[in-house]
Amino acid sequence: MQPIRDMKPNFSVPSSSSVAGGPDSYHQVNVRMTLEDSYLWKAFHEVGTEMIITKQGRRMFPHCKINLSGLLPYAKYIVLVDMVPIDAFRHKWNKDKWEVAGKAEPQPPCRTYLHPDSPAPGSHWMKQSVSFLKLKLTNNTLDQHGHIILHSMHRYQPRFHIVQADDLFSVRWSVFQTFTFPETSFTAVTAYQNTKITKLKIDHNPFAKGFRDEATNTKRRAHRSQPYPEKMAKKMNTTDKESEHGSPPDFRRSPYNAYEDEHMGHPKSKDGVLVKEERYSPWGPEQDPSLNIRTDSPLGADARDIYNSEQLVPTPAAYQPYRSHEYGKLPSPSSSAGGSAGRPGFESRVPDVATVPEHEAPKPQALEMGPTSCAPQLPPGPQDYPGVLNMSVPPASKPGVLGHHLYAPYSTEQALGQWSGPAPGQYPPPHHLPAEYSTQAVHHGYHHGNVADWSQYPLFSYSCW
DNA sequence: TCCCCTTGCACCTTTGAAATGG
DNA sequence: ACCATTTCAAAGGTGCAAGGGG
Repeated sequence: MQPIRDMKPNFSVPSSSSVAGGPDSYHQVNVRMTLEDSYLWKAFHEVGTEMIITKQGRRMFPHCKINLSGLLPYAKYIVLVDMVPIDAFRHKWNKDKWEVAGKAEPQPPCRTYLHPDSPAPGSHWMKQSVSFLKLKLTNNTLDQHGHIILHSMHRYQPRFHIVQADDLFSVRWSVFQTFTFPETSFTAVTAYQNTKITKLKIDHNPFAKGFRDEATNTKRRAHRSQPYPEKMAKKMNTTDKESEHGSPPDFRRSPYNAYEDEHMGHPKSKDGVLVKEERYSPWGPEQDPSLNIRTDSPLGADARDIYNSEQLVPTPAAYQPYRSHEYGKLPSPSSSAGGSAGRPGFESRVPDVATVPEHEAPKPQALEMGPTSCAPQLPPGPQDYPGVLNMSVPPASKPGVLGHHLYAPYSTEQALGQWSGPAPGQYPPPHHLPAEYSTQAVHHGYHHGNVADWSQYPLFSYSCW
C-alpha cells in the first residue's frame, strides 16, 4: 500500500477532458437529492437507529437509497457514500437509553463507497433511484473487502457525495456536492441493544422474516428454548399495534433524549420547528438550536411527513471550481420555503486547490477532543456542500498505485475498469473507493462552528493499509 | 461480574440457471 | 428455433443465543 504522500498530487492543470468536461461543465443547475424510504428511516431514527457491524461485513438496513434530480443529463457523475462520526464519544446502552461511555476510539481507516454505476451520465442517475444496497459495514480494521470500517458503539452519519467527473481520474479536480440526511444517522453495534430496533428490523427486513411472530413461523420457535421471556412477551404485545410503516406510539420518545438532555446541554423546550424535529430525530436535541438549519430544508415542517426527504443544492449559475464562494449568499429555495433564518452564519468556501495541502489525512486528534471542545458533530439538518475534490488520482499509466481498492464492479467497460485492481479474488466486492485519495473535502471551508471538525474527515481521507 | 464481540445456527430472500410450455 | 414462464438449488442476508475474552 502506497501512502498517499507518495502519490504526488498533480497540481498541473489537467486536460480539459479530465476536468469533468471543462469549465462549461461547471455550469450547474440546482441538484436535488431525496432520500427514499424516508418514512422507514424516520421510524428507525425515532427509536435510535442501530446498524450491525460484523467482521465479514453487514449490509445496512434500511439501506441508503436516494433520488437525484437537477443533474446535467449528459455530464457524468460519480456518486459516493462515506460515514463520518457524529460525535467524539463512545456510547453504551444502559437499560433503555444510550449513554456516553467515554471518548471515541481513534478513527478507523476512512473509506468511501463508490456506487457501482459510477461514473454515469446525469440522466442515468436521475432516471431511477440510486441504491446502495450492497454497501457493507464492518468493524474489522484490517478488512480487505473494501467495506466501510466503523467502530462499534459509535455514532455515524452517512454522507452522499455527487461528483461531476468524466471518470475517476478526474475526480480529483471535480466539483462535488455533499448531502446528509439526519434521519440516516445511526449507532454502529455488534449486537442490537435496543429491542425496539430489533423489532423494527425484523418487521421490515425481508431477510429477517423468519423471526417475525406469525402463525406460519412455528418451526423455529419450537426449536428455541425460551430466551428472554419478557422480551418475547413485549414483542407479542407490540406486533399488533404497529402498522406496516408506522411506529408504535412508544417509539416517539427517543432513547437518546435523556442522554442528550443531560450531556449536550440542550434545552428541552424548543421552538416549534425544533420540537417537530425532535420528534423525528433522536439526534436533533444535541444539535445546537442556534445553528439549526432544519427549517431551510424541504424536510422541515410538513415536508418531513412525506415519504421522501429532499435536499437541494443551490449553486451559482457559473460555478468556479477553483474559487471561493460564499454559500450563504447563494439563493436557497429551500430556505425561502422554510421561511426561517436558513443557515445563519453559514458559508462554504471552496478552497483554492493550490492552497490546499497535498493530502489531508484524518487527524486522530479530532477524536481526542473533550466534551467541551468542538467535537465532530453532525451539522444540523440536511446538509449540502458544493466543493472541489482534491483527490489524488494516479495516472492510468501507473497501475497499482491506486489499485488497492478500486475495482471494476460490474463490467470492464466501465471507467472503473481502468483502474488496476488487486489480484482477482483478493477483493471480491469491488464497489468501493477506499479513501486512499487525498481529497480536499468541502468541509474545509465550511465555516460553521458546529461542524468545523468535519474537516477532519475529508471525503477521501486515506486509510492505513 | 459485566460488557462487548465472535461464531454457528436455522430460517429466510434473492438470484440465476435449467427446465418447461406455447 | 425462439421466447416467456416456471421451477429449483445455491448463495447470501437475517437475528438468535451460547460462549469467550478483556
